[in-house]
Amino acid sequence: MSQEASRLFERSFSSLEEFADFISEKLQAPVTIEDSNHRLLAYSTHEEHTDSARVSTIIGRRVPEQVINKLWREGIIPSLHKQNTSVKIPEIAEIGLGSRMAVAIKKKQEILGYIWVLEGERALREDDAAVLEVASEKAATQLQQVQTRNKEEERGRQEYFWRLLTGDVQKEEDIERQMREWFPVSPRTAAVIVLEAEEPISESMYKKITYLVTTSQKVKCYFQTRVQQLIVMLAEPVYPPDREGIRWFLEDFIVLLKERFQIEQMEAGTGRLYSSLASIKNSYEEAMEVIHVNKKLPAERKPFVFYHELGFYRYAEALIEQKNKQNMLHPELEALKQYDFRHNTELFQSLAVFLRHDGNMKKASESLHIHVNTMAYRIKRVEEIIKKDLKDAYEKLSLLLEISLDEMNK
Amino acid sequence: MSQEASRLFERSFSSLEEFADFISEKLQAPVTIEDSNHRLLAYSTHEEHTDSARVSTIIGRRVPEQVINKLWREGIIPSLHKQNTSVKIPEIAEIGLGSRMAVAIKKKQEILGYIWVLEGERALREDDAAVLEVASEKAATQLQQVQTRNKEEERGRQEYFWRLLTGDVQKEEDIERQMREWFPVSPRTAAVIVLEAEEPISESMYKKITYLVTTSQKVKCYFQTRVQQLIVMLAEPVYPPDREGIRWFLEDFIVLLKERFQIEQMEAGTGRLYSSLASIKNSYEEAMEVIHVNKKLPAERKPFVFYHELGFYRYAEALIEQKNKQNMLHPELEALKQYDFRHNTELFQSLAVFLRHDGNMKKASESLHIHVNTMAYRIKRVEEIIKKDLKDAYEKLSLLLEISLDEMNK
DNA sequence: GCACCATTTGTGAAATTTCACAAATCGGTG
DNA sequence: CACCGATTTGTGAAATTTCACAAATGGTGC
Repeated sequence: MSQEASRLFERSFSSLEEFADFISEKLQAPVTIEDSNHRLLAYSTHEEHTDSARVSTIIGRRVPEQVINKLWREGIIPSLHKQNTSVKIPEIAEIGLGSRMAVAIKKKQEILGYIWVLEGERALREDDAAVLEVASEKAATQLQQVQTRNKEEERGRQEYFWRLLTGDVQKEEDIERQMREWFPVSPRTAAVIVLEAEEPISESMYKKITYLVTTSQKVKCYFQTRVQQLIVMLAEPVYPPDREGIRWFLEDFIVLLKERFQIEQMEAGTGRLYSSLASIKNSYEEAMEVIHVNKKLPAERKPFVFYHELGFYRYAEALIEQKNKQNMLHPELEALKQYDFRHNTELFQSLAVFLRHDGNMKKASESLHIHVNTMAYRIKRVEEIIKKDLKDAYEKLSLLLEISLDEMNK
Repeated sequence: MSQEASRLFERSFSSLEEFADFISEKLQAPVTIEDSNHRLLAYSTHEEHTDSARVSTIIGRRVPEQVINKLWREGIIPSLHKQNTSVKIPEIAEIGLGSRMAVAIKKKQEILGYIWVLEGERALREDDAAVLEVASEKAATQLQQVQTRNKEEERGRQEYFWRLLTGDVQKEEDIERQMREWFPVSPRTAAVIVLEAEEPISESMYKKITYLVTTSQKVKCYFQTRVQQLIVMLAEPVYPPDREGIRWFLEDFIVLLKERFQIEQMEAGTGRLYSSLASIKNSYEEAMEVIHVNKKLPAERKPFVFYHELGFYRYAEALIEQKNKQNMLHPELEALKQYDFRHNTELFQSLAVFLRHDGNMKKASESLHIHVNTMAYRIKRVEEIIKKDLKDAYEKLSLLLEISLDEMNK
């Protein structure tokens, strides 16, 4: 049977479309071919019933995000990755997916793409599976050609991206022209997102990340590159088409990295959204700054996503530098620590918590699991020791700043 | 009579003490000779009744501060400066000053010192005044010699002071050795005080300032120098012997400058108190930083005296630099200003006042003379526009910082 | 053990803040 | 001029904070 099937494909196809139509003809069912990131490569035009998942895929030229998510959660994509045979997929009405059969297109275990066959009136049988598997092998050689072409182009894009990131290209119109060559439309607004892993990013990890980025429909990623443990991308928020799009994307992203690939510990930072492409350099530097701040932040504070969220932390670097230059310990705070040490008390921490809770005794005391009056007493004590009025906004600002810098400076 | 008197002094005196004794002998009254800064130069040892002001002057080797103050307020010193004749001074029991006669020692209207004659049992007469005036002329030549010697020494000190200020001398023991040559004791702790006038400091102004510094007994001034519009001094707080001594001194100083010499507009800044003389450079830089900050502070904020009071303003320079480098206007605050502009409202100012009053609605509203609820309404509005939670300590810190920097950056 | 001091906790009244609601005001618009 | 929405002010009850006082706890030195 397999032999019979393999003979079927002993011809050449002028295009992937023709190839899709050919399979469709043989199996009497609609066929869709995707690349490794679930972007549509070709689909059969066989007049046949089609489910809504397939329609959306064709319309959007990519598999809808929630379909991909579902296929992962159901274990379908993992099993396509694991085995070289085709997989039968029962109907999943929830996402408009009719029952179908699928196979991964692989080259030495590397995923190049997928072929999907929708089960129409005719039930797909055991021998249809064999046909599909042979088709997958045939497709591999075809896709590889496409891939090498893409790789060439990708290299050019990456280089250009670095030039943008470093500010080597400045003229807005030059950039616009170049962008039009590669993309149907330029991003309206875009921000640089930087991801930082704990160790240099391997080829396989990079693929996985690319997969997640490409399949996300919260953002559209124009450029993407990596260097050492960094991944840098230029993303336009799509859904919703503002900052939140990026936030949602990153939230998903971190979860999915862990869920699907068991990758934890990845810092992320995003620069501001710019509408001018000449500002990519700024956005990049801002994203890096976010990561820099996050890395210094104490564990209990949840990391920042956006540069504009940094607040005073935007100045952290300059402040810490200045502080170290003067190398002066804050005399009052030092006195407080001294006191704590000698009297076995926790006034410093109490002050810090008090300030972090905006001087709200109740919340501060709750956070430390102590009585409100205890908190009040301690704060009064602190005021005596450091000889400062803790109701004065500037004193509070100065102290909280000092304490926050201290936290970072370790 | 004047001729007769002048013949009296046609001899030479081996020392100022001998000179004082001589006058005392002639007038049958105790005599005290002071330099232009009311430091004791010589006093007669004639056995005679003496008032408490004279006793303290001799014991302290300088006229007590409150005596000087009183003599100024009573118009006695000004009249000594104005006229070349001697002045009769009635008793001022309040400060233990018996009635006396005095004359200024001058050289071309420049004050070199003073001669005081205490009125004992014998009432001082018209012809005694003439004797005193001739004595003053004779003293002038004597004092001038002392002064030129002092000037030599002073030049050496000033040069050394600059070396200390610039950190040119570093070794603590070298400094100690040099200090012992000039002063009976080194300061226990000392701080650099810098004064900055609006225009370069003239010789006469410098003299006046030196006068105030020297006669103040709140601090002991070890070094003093000037350059352009700056006066720099190294002062040890004496009464009280901590920071407050310097604060009191400066408070007095500013008042007296205005009261006695009609000099207004003088910025002052003080570095930290150090016990090591090698840290003078630090203290100097800190003092300059205080002045720098004060100059940028909005008028309604009262200027800082000490470096350690600066709080976050210590970082102002680094912050402003960083801010200008990024040259990014705070997007939320800009949006708020925009809103104000378009709707003819005062939300930005309301926010600023609110933050400066540490989020206290009542005080903030009072300060703006509006109803509390209006304030609350505005703040709610602000929260909507800038999309930030104004109960979050870090948001408040960031905003107040940003606003304060804005104020300074104009 | 006891006295002493700093610290913590408990209690309740007084002061202050917050909040919802309504009425008044104001600027611009059709 | 009436109307609309945004803003301001007024009112009072509910919630929260502050404060004074007292009692309990705990460690230290004699």
